[in-house]
Amino acid sequence: MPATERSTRDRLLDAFETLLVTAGSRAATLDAVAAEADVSKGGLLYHFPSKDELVDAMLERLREMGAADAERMAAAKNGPVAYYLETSVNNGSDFDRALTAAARIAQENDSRAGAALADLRDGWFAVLREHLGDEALARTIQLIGDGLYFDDTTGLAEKSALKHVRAVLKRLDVL
Amino acid sequence: MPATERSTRDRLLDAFETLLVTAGSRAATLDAVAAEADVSKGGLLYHFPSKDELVDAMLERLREMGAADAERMAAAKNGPVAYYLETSVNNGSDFDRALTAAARIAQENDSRAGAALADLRDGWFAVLREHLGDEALARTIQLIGDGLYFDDTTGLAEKSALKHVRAVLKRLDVL
DNA sequence: GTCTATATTAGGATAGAC
DNA sequence: GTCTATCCTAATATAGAC
Repeated sequence: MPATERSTRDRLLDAFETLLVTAGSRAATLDAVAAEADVSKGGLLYHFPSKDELVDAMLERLREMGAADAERMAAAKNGPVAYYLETSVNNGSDFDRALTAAARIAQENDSRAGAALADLRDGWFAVLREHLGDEALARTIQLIGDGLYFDDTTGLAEKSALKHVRAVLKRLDVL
Repeated sequence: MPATERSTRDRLLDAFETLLVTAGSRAATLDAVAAEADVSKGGLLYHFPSKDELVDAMLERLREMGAADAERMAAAKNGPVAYYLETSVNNGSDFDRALTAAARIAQENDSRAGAALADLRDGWFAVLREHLGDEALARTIQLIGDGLYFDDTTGLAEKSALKHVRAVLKRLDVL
């Protein structure tokens, strides 16, 4: 059978995330989301009766992607640390977009988004700590990942950042 | 003479920052800022004829504080690295608040805020690099600071994070 | 399931009194 | 320099046709 087309529902969630990431929460209005997804506002509100339910659905999708990511990280060929750092710099994946979108919502003091992010981070930390057997190192690497991620999503990213991090982690015999 | 009272203008900027930090940019409306500062909306608009000018003034104040901070960092008793890490975790200072407020604005894709943040970071990096004489290490430490900062401002902060970072940096003979 | 039309409230900004 | 009253547009949401 042919590749399944992205459903209207998914396109709406994609559009919401895209707007949150590229223009921030003030710009992610229902009008803008509908326009971005090429759907009428009424169409949007059929799938998500309120903006709150749009957020809920987005976070639900993020949690699913997050669980899959933690598994890939634990099983990564070059090890969890390399995987974690590589995926901390934005690579344009759906997961990245969903994650950044959730962070935007979390900064509006939304407890649902905050909880989703905290759970994701707990999952990554568990893998890092298990692999490294060293809490201080695991936390420090997680902070470096957070820094890479923050810089990316705030337009402050340095091209050479990942290279420099790798060099330092080699000195610590981690990579 | 008696301690100078905070001017209405400054109280309005304080209120704007507070709302941005605690509730996000969607909540930082002119109405809310005026109420937080206990001033009427008309009063606010006398000092800042538009929201754009409110942002400009906030960034201007941030830049002044930032220049002073870089000087303190360069001259810090325990060295720039310790100073930088300590001030990367939120300590409730006016400077912290202004910085986080600017980051909120930057995420709405505002180039002025982005430029202000980038300039601040360049200043810190220059001090770190000069002190350490090692670009990779300086970048890595800056990323750790960004991670500490991001976690703080997203409600993800771990109490023990700074302690763990110090332990790892000792292994690298930095602290 | 998707659309148009419309109601309702919130946000940004102006005018003018004090 | 600060206030109240008001205007205009944008944002969320509802109703009902197709």
